[in-house]
Amino acid sequence: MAGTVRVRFAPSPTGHLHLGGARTALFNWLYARHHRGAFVLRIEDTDRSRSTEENIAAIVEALRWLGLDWDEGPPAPGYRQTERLPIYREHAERLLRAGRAYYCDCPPALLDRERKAAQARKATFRYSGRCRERGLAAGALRLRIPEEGATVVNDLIHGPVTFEHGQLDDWILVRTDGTPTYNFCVVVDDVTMRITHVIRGNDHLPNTPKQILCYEALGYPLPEVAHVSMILGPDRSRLSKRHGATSVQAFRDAGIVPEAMVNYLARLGWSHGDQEIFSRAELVELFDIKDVAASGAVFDATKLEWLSHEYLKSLDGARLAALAAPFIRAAGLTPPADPARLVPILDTLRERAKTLVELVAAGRFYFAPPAAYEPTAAQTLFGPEGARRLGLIVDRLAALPEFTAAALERAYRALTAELGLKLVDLAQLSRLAVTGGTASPPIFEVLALLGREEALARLRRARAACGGTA
RNA sequence: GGCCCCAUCGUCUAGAGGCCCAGGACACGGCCCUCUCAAGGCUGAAACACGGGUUCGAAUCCCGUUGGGGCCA
Repeated sequence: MAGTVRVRFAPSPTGHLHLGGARTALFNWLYARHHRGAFVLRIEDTDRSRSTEENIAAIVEALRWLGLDWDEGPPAPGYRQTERLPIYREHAERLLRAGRAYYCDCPPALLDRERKAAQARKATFRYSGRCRERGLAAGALRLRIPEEGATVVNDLIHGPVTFEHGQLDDWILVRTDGTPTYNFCVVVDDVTMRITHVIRGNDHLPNTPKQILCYEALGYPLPEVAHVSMILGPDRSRLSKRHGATSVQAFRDAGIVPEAMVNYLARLGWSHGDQEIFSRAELVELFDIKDVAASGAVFDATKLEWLSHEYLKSLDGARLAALAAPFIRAAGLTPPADPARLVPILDTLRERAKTLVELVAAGRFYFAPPAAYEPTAAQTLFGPEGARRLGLIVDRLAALPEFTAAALERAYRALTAELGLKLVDLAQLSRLAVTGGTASPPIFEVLALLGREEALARLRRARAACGGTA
């Protein structure tokens, strides 16, 4: 149908995908999906010296991890600026022929002097327009902009923003060496890709009037524009490496659940009443640019972890197992081949971890016997009395007809009563013996999940260790 | 320096003139539950940057100040 929404995300592959870019990509994606339009991925690799194939691959991978699929873009050809040079040239020539652009051969030194002079007058530097009417045939190509008036950017988030032409100048479209400038490429790309809504970072707002003037010179209709605020660090300056991890991959590697990352990014600057947790489907249904905040937002890793925790708690078993398995392997452990065995294990862990990395750390004893016993606990629990009690426990558990959490709890409570102890006395003793630490999921469930054979082996080994620490 | 953007609890935000002596969430404190750690329940502290207007009435509208950020260098 006509008027179909077409949006784009246009990262420059000079580094990994960072949080700000990820959020911009997400907002574009949500807008496209909400309107059943197209999401285009375009690689702005004109800065050849800093653009690399590795970075492109990393960005693509990060977008996939976030589940942001694109309808048009790499690996199909034609979505990288370096492949589009003829298109820029063609548009430049058109502007030149139409008299909307002209060549300028002012030497850099002269421009520099003028810039300094303007600075000294506390005025905006504007190109003097010396070459405007000289009819040169070579040099840098400049866009001829109106002397008078103003250009109003009707931003979907900020409302109308006015820029006086007196503050703008005849900016350079194509450099003397023939390379097109960033602002020119963006206009030509957006126009030729028939982008209807430009949703991008706030840092591009000052470029927008220049681009609008270029659209007009080219005779193309203007797209809608929306400038999303920056993501800030704790000091409220734009988030950057010096604030810590900012690449999407870093959070993936730290074990943040991807659904949580998407939810967090969406809620950073966008809101829907008091709701905090949104499924992807809800996001697609509810997202609207008009609900995006105009002010900057400080990135809060703690809240992201809380969300990750929430997702860990509610994810379905199969999905959690699929997410956790790589992290178990990365820790040098071997997950059970049968997911039917892994899921109940993860069920005891999921509410105890904020990330997949923590999840594995909290449950490493499920996959390997304790390499050591927590020293201060061992000091108090693993004495002669501890050895005696472990012996009694081993006897009881060996004789249990059914090795289930419920049966284990009954056996422990009975033994506790007989010995005149509190449940905690035997529970902590067993916990240390079986997990090596003093904190774990409920001990009866742990024992049951480990299975009789493994549980008894660990209890016996602990009993043997009691002598050594006394 | 010029231009542009922004301004509600520490943080993310609700709030589109009376419903607000400002609601939710994270984090933080207390209590309860409890085999540990969590989870959960209850609960506490915590904000409309400032100054002028407009209006019967302003967190909400206008102007200015201050502060922060961005772009251009």
